[in-house]
Amino acid sequence: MSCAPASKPTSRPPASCSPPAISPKAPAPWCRRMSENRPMSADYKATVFLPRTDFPMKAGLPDLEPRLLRRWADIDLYGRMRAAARGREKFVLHDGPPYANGHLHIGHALNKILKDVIGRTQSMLGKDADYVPGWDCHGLPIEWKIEEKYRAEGLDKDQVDVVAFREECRQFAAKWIDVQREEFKRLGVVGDWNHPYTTMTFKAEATIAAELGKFLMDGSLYRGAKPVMWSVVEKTALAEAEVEYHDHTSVTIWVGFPVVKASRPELDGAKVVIWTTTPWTMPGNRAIAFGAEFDYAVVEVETVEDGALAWPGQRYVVLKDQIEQVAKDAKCSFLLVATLTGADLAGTVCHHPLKFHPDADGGYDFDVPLLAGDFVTTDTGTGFVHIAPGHGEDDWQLGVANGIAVPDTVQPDGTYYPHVAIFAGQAVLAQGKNGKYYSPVAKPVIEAMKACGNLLAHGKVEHSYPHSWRSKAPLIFRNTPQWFISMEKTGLRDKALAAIDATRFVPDQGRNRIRSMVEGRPDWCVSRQRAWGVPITVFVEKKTGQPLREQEVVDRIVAAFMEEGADAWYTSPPSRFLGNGRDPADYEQVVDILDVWFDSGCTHAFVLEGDTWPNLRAPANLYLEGSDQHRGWFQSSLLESCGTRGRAPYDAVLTHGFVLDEDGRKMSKSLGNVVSPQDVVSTMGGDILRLWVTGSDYSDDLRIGQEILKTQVDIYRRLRNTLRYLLGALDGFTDAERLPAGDMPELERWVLHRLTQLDAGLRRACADFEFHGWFTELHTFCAVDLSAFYLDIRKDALYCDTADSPRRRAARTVMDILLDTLCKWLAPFTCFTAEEAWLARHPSEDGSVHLETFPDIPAEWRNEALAAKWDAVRAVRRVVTGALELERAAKRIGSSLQANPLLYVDGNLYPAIADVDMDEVCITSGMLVVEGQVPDGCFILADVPGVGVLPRPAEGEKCQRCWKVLHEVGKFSHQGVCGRCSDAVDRLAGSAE
RNA sequence: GGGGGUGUAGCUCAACGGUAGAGCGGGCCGCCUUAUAAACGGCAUGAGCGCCGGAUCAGCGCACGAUCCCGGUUCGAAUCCGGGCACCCCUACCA
Repeated sequence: MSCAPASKPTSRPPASCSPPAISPKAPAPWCRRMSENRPMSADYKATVFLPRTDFPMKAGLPDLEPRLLRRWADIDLYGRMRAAARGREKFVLHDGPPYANGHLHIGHALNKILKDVIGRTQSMLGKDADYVPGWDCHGLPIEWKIEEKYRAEGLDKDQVDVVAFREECRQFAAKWIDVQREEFKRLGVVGDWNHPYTTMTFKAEATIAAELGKFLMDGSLYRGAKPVMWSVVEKTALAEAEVEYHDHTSVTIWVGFPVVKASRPELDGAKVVIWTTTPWTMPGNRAIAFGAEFDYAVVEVETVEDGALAWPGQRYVVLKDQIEQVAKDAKCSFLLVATLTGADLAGTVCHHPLKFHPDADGGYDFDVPLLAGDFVTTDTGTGFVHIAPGHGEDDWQLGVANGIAVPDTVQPDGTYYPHVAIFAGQAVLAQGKNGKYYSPVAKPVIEAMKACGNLLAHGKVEHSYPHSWRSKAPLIFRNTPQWFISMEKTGLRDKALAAIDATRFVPDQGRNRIRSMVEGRPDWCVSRQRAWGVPITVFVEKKTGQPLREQEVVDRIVAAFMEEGADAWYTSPPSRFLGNGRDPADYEQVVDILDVWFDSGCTHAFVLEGDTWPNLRAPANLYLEGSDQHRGWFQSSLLESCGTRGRAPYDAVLTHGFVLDEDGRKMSKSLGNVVSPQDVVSTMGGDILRLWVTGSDYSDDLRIGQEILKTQVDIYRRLRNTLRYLLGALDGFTDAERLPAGDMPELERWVLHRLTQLDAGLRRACADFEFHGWFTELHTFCAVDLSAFYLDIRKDALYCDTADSPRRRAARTVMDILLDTLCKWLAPFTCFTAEEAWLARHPSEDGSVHLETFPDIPAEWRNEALAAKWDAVRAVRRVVTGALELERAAKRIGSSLQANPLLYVDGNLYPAIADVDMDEVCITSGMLVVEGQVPDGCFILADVPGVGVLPRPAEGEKCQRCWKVLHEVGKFSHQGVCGRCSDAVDRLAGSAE
């Protein structure tokens, strides 16, 4: 067994006999805190290098951030960032445009902060990553706002000039762009805010028209007829995104369709029973669908109850499993006559149940065939679905597949066309006195069916039903002429699928998601019967009904739009576009506008291409939006670009989840769980919100609430105080003090090694666009490695060593590297605080950390062997601190400097600590390290075998300067201090002269 | 209804077929004002069920435990498979 004192001998002899040089700034007497047994001791506080900085502990972000934003504007930081990036490799993150309507919500904040973080990390990796924000301006929500205003003034929109109306919409969008711009900037998002793109600039409108022209010219744009979700209140077709589902009470009817041609003898004289919740669609009925796999039954009415509409002896065909339910609904009992499968029904033909109505006048004199439909289900109804091809997607497809013409029955205002027998002019939907919508024609239909003897029953049902997201009125499916882009004519679907395969998706599940949507989607309906948008710039030749496909015409339209905006479509005579050779009377000018998804799908064309923003280029490296945009912008952009350019407009697509409350529920006003970014920013600060984004796994849904934000504030405080301490420690640091890494103690080299690990992690995180794991690591580094370990240990050298001590110089060199590195690493994330700290270190008129790039961490700092050794040192340290804790609990010691323990380390771990100052590492006044077995009675930790600590109090006097308790104290020229401190005081006095 | 996703300590996240971990928070202690306190350090907690207590701590018992629940594959499952439940996104709107 060998004994080795771990403390370095203090060999410096007493220096001089001169009295201690005490700084004139010696504290006032009330600060005196000397122990009573050393009444004559001096106060050495002024000779200690305490941290000094103006960087405040309390951030005051709500005040600080606007100040920094003003500074950045004053020094044109954005312009200088662009200048600094000139010539570098480009990284283009193309902004998905938010809708310019209303204040930002937390989802906007997440999206834009994430974009900003990625843009900034790419910049700091040394790329040219310009960010041009954009806005989506056209569309129904704004149009509706203006209409609302008109209604409030008692005006009808139709009385207002369309160009004037569009101008109001434009002003409205412009107003909200200004509001949102300021809100985004407040979040610290950096970009070309003075030159954002919008979908309503003349150039954008012209480009959109030009892009549409490409689909026109290649034949994929066509006019078709299709039932679409239609609002009779707004008199327009609605996009999928504009539809909401709410409960709605509908009248239901059971109707028997008399069989006129039976595929099987059992069906002769029977009626096929359908059930529907939309009686108003009965005039549009043209077929009946059944499930080929299901079992059906022919039943005969045996008895009837009061109020039943059937009569004994009548035969009906229904789904076998629903016999009892239908009997109950029809208030009668059935006898089973025959059973047959769905397939047996093929070929059966019925006539319309209203064919023999006295007022029918031949209007319902047509065959109603039974057709197999795979959408038929057995859980509700009768197993038969009435098919009105003009009133449903399934209906339409089945009709088209079987060559059935799609009838037009309902006019745009929701009334039947004059040609509709019995019901002409009646409304299918109206608002009752109680404000609820109902179908006024339900009753007449019931009466008509009754009159024909074909009504079996009627009732009411409450069910989820589509409603207009704005007017909240129920919607109908209505057959309308619409413009479509074919998914097949030019192979658009295949091109899009190939492009999906060629795109990187982060996370990868996004690929399947968009793929399955593109695989199954119908042709793209791009028309809207509205006013605020880019018109469908097409002329239809009256003679042929075909759109005019003429490039010169397209070019003239585009040129006009470029000069005057899309209003030119409304203000110019058609001859201006048609040219001299054509008679405008021969053409119909289309007045529909484009779906706003087509607008935003074209942003790549007018933002990334061309020279308006020379820092951008197509295709974009990245599109980044919420996961709902698989259906929206990711797809509209993909289809537009594949149709016109044969490839996706992006190389990679990143999606993030949705923001939920702390319990994982959707935010809603009614639940009162809405967190607004404006509130967070004004009470806690933008950096807190940015920290929340950075620390969250945004590939999935993420949560926010008071507790989560409080956690972010705590994390922020740790980062801030680490920066603050480093700033204080570096007070007066100059390059002359710097020491090369090779000359540093192991502890410093270990810190540098940790930086190489974190650096590698950061670069990985940037490449993967995934920061939360790395950020946790960085925070742990600050809290555990720096604050609790490295900085704590180095306080002694920092405060008490002489200014030229290599140990102190090494520490300050590393702290400078740490501060520099932390500021730069934090810059993309907590952009305000990083700047604040940077400026505290490098005061300057126009400097900024955001003009920097990530530091180059020298590869030679990496030292795995050293790291392994220091892992062992820290394990031993834990045993010591654990032992001291018991002493503290027993009131034998307070601070660890009051201890001078005996440390036993066996042969396994001893080599790791043999040449380490364990008293320095453990912050004790001394330590005796013994290599060998741990004797009984020592403090041990189960997970650090072979290490034992025998705590002992430090003996001697407490050095008044460094607080170590040492025997040598008092034996030097200065009173009450150790040799090192006495020397340091001398040096200080010398340099002060 | 269909498609996709998620579910691990109070919070944020690890581990992703082989000992369930970190940081933060909360708790206790120290810091003799040397990160001057909205600071700093240390320690111990924290992922079943039940019993006994007015309650808390401690204690005891069951289990032989712990990754939303149930089941399966496996020597071994948080991890793979199946079935539920909950929540989120997309979609449909069911006649």
